[in-house]
Amino acid sequence: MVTKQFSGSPQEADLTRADSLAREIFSDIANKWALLIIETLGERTLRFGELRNEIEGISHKMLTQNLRMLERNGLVERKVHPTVPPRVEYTLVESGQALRKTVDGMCDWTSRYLGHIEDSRRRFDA
Amino acid sequence: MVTKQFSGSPQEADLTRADSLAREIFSDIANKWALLIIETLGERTLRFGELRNEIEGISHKMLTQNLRMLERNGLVERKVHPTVPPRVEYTLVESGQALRKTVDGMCDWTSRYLGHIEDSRRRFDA
DNA sequence: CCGAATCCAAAAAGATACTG
DNA sequence: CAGTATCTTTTTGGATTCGG
Repeated sequence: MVTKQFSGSPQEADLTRADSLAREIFSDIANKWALLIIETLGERTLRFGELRNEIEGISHKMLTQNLRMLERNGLVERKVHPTVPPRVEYTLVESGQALRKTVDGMCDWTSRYLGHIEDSRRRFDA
Repeated sequence: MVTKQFSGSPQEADLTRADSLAREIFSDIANKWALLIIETLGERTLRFGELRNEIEGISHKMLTQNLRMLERNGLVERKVHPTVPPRVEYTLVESGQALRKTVDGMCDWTSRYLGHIEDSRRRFDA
């Protein structure tokens, strides 16, 4: 359960720890840029600059920051080619690919309900 | 496509608009609190205060803000009972339920890869 | 009980410059 | 080309108060 940070019963100290960890991870990945990176990297291995071009509007800083976070959590693998100029490639590994499937679902959802959302917004804003 | 805000070809002005709208919606919902609300509300209709209790750590302000946003986008229905004290119930409607399925996937992913992530973090932090 | 508005601290994010 | 660091600005979010 990700919604509850602490479980009810006193003995389940481990579950409590697992819960708060789960929440932490959820907070890490449940953000716009992280999900867009996962989605983009899902198609193929990309270099830093390519990734930057693929994801409209992301800044150098945000990209670096989120790539580090994804690497730390073991979703992305970073491979440095010691050439000059340097060439750094990012690959979505197995756990990342698994998550990607659910992100795909979110993207599909977005296009499917686009019209419905537009209508709802018009009504709400009136 | 949600990753690209603008399509390449000049004539597809409509697709461009749809893309930027999709991106806007994606930014709206791809955040921690919105997803946790969707997940929690997926189980049953809840009052404002109940929702606040269910979601560990959410503030009054964040809850209000995200509920308005979800209502505006037509994922959540808000029903006010004109009693005193007031009673306001929030229900996840069809489009919200559809999205919830993908959020479930994210939650499942989190628990499944918890161990893997913990290991990866340990290695990375070393 | 719910919600809107205000104020203020904290965090996020953009811009820029510098390194290997 | 990729990454880090710093600085500044903007945005976010929490606390509080007041109103229906």
